[in-house]
Amino acid sequence: MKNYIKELRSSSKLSQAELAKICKVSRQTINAIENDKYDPTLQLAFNIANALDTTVDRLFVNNPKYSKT
Amino acid sequence: MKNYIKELRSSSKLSQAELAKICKVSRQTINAIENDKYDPTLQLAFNIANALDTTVDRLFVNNPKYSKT
DNA sequence: AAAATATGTAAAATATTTTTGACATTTCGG
DNA sequence: CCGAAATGTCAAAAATATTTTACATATTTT
Repeated sequence: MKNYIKELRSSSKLSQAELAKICKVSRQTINAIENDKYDPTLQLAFNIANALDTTVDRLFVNNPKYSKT
Repeated sequence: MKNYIKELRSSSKLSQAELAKICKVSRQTINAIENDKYDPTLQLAFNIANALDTTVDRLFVNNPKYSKT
């Protein structure tokens, strides 16, 4: 699932490490999610959205076509 | 995390089994999520929201226990 | 150019979600 | 009331996500 974490994080002038700290996860978790290695848990998705002053629906773009099979 | 799946599902006149089928998960998964046994994956959250014609942010209410500064 | 900061990546261990199968209870229409 | 549909629950296993540790490259700052 595509997301705009990198873009919004850059706008907020936060490093991956800083965002990770706010969200209470490892820097590598933020990095992996930004690079679409896997999706975050729903809770973490909300935490990241809050940290970046946006919503889950704006931050993550789900293509319903590619729903889980 | 609290959610309004049960309420919206009832409004839509869908059974847990029907919603599960639309979302391509087991009936027990829908039941467990409705009863707050665990949170769904982000992808499933989007699928359920789509099926109930709403958004993830409206369907799930996050307690901003961990929020920005 | 060197130092400091930031980002990318990966494997193994850990944690969480989902499935499967089963059975009990509740709800609802006929 | 009876039977069917719907819901609740449980345990074990499978599937998926996160953390940790470690190191590499890249970018920025001085």
